[in-house]
Amino acid sequence: MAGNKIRNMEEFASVSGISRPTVSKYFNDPASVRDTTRTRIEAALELHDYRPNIYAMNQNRKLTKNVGIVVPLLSDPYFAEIARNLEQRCLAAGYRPTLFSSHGDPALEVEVLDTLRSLKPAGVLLAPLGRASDGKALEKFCEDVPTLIFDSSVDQIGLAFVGSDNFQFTTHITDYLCRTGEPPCFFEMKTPANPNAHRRRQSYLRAMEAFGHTPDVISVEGEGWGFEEIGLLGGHDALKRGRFSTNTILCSNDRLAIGLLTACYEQGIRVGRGEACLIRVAGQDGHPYSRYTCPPLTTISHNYDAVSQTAAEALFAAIDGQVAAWKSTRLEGKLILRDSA
Amino acid sequence: MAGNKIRNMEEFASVSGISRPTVSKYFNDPASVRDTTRTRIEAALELHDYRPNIYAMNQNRKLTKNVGIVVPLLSDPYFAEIARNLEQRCLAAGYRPTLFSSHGDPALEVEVLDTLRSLKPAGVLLAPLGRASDGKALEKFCEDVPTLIFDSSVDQIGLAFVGSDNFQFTTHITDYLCRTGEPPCFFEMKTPANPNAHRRRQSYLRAMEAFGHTPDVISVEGEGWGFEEIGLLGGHDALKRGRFSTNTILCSNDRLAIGLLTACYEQGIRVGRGEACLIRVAGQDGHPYSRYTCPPLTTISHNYDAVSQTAAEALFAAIDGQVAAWKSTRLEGKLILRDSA
DNA sequence: CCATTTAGTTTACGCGCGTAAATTATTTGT
DNA sequence: ACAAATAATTTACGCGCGTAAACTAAATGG
Repeated sequence: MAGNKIRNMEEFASVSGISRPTVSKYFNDPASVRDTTRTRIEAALELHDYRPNIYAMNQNRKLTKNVGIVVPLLSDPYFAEIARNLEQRCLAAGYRPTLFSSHGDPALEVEVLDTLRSLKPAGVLLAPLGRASDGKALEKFCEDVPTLIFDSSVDQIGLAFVGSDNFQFTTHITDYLCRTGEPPCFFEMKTPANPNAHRRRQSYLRAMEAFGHTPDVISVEGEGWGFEEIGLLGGHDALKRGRFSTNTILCSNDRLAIGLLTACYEQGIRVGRGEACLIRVAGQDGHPYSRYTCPPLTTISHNYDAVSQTAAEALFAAIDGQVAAWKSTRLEGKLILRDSA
Repeated sequence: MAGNKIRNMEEFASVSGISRPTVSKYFNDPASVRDTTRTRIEAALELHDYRPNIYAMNQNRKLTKNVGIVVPLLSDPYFAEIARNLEQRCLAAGYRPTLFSSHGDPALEVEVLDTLRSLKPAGVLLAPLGRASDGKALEKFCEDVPTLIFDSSVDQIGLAFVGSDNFQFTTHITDYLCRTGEPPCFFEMKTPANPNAHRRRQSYLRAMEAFGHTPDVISVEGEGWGFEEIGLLGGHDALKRGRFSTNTILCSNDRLAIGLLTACYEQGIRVGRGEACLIRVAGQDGHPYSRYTCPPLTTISHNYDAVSQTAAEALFAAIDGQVAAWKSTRLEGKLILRDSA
C-alpha cells in the first residue's frame, strides 16, 4: 500500500526477495509456486502494491487470461443479467472478462468479433444475434478462437452450445394453459430475430396437436429488437381486428408480452385469471421485468444460473485443454405462475 | 483480405513499400502521413489484412486509445442505453471503449477502477454508485486518470460533471401535476443509492412551497438497487395504510414508479387521468420501459443524446490537451405526457 | 543419511512496437 | 528554379514481460 513506487517486475522481485522468473510464474498461476514462496510474494504485494503490466504480459503469452462475453443486446435486461452472471464466473475462475454487445446489428457483431480477435482471448462466450448473424464470419471466428455459443444456436459451430430447451418451455406452458382454461393461441413476430422463436412456434403447434386442439398463430409485423413496441403495435392491431381466436394468448417471449399487455390496457381489456378478466396472457423467458407488469406476467423462466454455470464451466474446461466433442445442452425452464394467466 | 499472413509491422511495412516508423505513425494517426503514403498503406491493408498487436502498441505508449465506461448497474436499461450511446461516440472518435458495471456494489466499483487503471486508459466516463461509493478511492482514481463524471455527481472530482438538472426535472413535473389536478405527494426511498434522489426531494419541497401547497414525502424502506421491488413493497404498504395524502403521486424515479404501479394494480386501484381513475402516478427519468407500463407512465426524461454527447466531447477535449476548469453541466429534461398522470 | 524429485536462480534472448536522431527525399512557395 | 519546409527513411534502442536452458538449493522418501 505504501512505499516507493515499483516500476516493473524486476524491481518488485528484488524487494520481495524472489527472482523475477519465479515472480512471473506466480502471476501466471499463484498455485504454481511453493507455499513459502507465495507467502513471501504476497507479503511484498501488501507492502508495495505492484501490478504487472498487462500489455507486456499479454504480448508474449500465446494465450491471455481474457474472456470475451458477447450478447446481442445489452439493453435487454435478460441479456444484461446473464452477462453479469457470466462475468462473475469468469472473475471467480481467474479470467478477465470483457463485455460486448452487438446492439442488434449484424455488422456490429462482426466488428465485435474482430475486436475480440485482436484481444487474443483464451475463450469467448457468444450469444449470437441469430438469424441476422453473418454465419460465415461466426464460423471463421470459432475456428480461430475457442468459442462457446449460448442462448441461441447457429449450426454446430464453436466448442458447444448451452441454452434453454425451447421445446420443453413451450410444451410445458402450453400444457399449463390448456389445463387451466381455453387452449392458447400463439403471439409472435413474423420475422423473429432469434432462432429460438422458430422452435417455440413449432413446439406450440406440436403441443396443441398432441393435446387435441386447433392451433392458431398470430404473426405480427416488425423488424429489429424493439420487441415491446412490436408487441404493442401488433397487439393493438390484432385486438382491433378480433384476431385472437381464444381468450388465452401465449407470447413467443416476455418482451412481446409486455407490449401486448400495454395494448390490452390501452384498449380497456382486463387481463388475468379472475372473473372480470377477458383474456389471459403468458410469456416465455422469465424476464427480469415480468414480475412488474400489470398484471404480473405468468411465464416460463430460463434457469439463468444453470445456463451460465454450464456455459462457463464448459468453456473453462476447453481452455484447460479438456477436449470434448461438440455438444448441445438445453436446460429446462421453470413455470412461474402469476396473475396474468 | 487474401495473401500470406503478415506477422508484424515490419513485414507489413515491407509489403506496403513504406518504412516501419512511418507505418507506425499511420496507425497512430492516419492523418499524420502524406496522402500518397496513406493511400499506399491502405492499399496494402486491403490486400493483406494486418492489424497491429494492441499489446505491443500499448506497452510503450504513454497514453492508449482506450476509454473506460463505468455505470453503476448495467442491468438497468437506463444505464445500458446511455452506455451504448457513449460507446458509439467513443468508437466514432477513434477510441476503444470498454464497458464496466459496478453491479450496485461499492467494492466492485473499486475493483473496476483498479482494473481500469491497469488498462492505462486515455480517459474514463464514470457514473458513480453515489452515496455508497468509496469517495477517497474515486478521488484518487480521478487524480491518476482523466475522468469525466456523469449521471450522478460526487463532489468536484474529475474533469467535469455532466448530468441532468434534477431541480428542473422535479420542479417542472411538479408544476405540471399541480396545474392539472391535485398537488402531488412524493414517493421515494428512505435511503436512496443515488444523490440525485436527494436533489429531487429538495426540489419537490421547494416547488410545493413556491406553489403554495403542503408537501408530503413518503419514504419507503429498502436497500440496494432493486428499485422496482422496493416500489412494489413500499407501495403496497403505503396504500394499505392510507399513507398517500393526495390522489397524485410523484415518484423519485421511474423504476420506483413501475413497482408502485404494480402495487396499485394488485390492489385494484385504477391509475390514470380518466374519470374512473383513483390516483395519478408520475415518474422521473424517461426510463426505456416507461412507455410499456399500465398505464403508460408520465415522466420527465433525461436528454440521453445531449448528456452523452456533452460528456463524450468534454472528455475527448480534455484528452486532446484542452485544459478547462472543473465544470458542472446539468441539462434539462423533457416532460413526456402519457396516461398515468 | 543420501539419492531423487521439485522448486528457485541466473543468464539470456526475443516479442512487436514506440520513438528519437540523423539523414535523405519530396513537396512548397516565390 | 532554388531555398525552405515538410515528410519519409535508416538506424538504433528500450519497454516489461514470457520463457528456455543450465545450474543450484530445498524438500521428500525410504
